[in-house]
Amino acid sequence: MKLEDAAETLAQLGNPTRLEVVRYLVKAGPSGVPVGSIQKQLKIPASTLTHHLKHLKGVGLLMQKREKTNLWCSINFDRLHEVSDFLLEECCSFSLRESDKAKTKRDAA
Amino acid sequence: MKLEDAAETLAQLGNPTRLEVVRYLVKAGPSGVPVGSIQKQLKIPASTLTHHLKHLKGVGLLMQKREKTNLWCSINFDRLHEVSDFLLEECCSFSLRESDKAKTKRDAA
DNA sequence: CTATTATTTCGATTATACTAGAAATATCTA
DNA sequence: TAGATATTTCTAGTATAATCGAAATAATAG
Repeated sequence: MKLEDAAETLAQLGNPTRLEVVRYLVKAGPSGVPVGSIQKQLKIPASTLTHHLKHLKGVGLLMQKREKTNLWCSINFDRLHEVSDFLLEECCSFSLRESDKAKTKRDAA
Repeated sequence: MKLEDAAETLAQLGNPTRLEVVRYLVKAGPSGVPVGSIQKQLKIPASTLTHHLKHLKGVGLLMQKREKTNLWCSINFDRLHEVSDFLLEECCSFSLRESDKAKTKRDAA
């Protein structure tokens, strides 16, 4: 992942409203939820929500698929992992999470 | 980590110049580097750099310590992990990275 | 104390983002 | 086709952020 793309993606995740949407979609899982459900659950005005969804889609974090009158939204988990991996790239030799420490210990054994 | 804090931290990481600084500091490791080295290496005007470092420090991603005339900067790796963990929270049951898949396979065996 | 190097503050310019109401459009059902 | 529901576009106000030169300050060495 290129630095510019990572930065752009992180910037989109850096808005509280959008991050709330992302969290909601992550919890919803791969099947996703309709735009209207997000709107009602998180109480975000429709036009504001559309605006944010466009941003998320723009950086590839959001996938959409129409079914009848509803537009179903789901998170692109791979994309989320990519950006997370970018952040931790080259830093794991310096600082390991507990889970990774355990893994390393196992590997060494 | 609270959503607002995560969003604020991600927003700071979402600026290309700052992300470049972060990447540089990650590569530099825990010992860190002086402000001036960052400035020369990444060719960022001093005042611009100071401005960005203030932002990174503000969200706890940057640690600084003075030694003689130099101000040494280093990344707060724990903080970086926290924000990364926030992103992936609750999503690992749906989508696993290859490394985690291998881990799960091992654990099951 | 003076000179030197390192870093920050100030100030001004410029650009971009967030928000949301109202109106428009799209998609389906009866 | 008419009516209902879902979503988007338009528009505009408001706020916040990025950039960097010049001047100011801080820290040290001689």
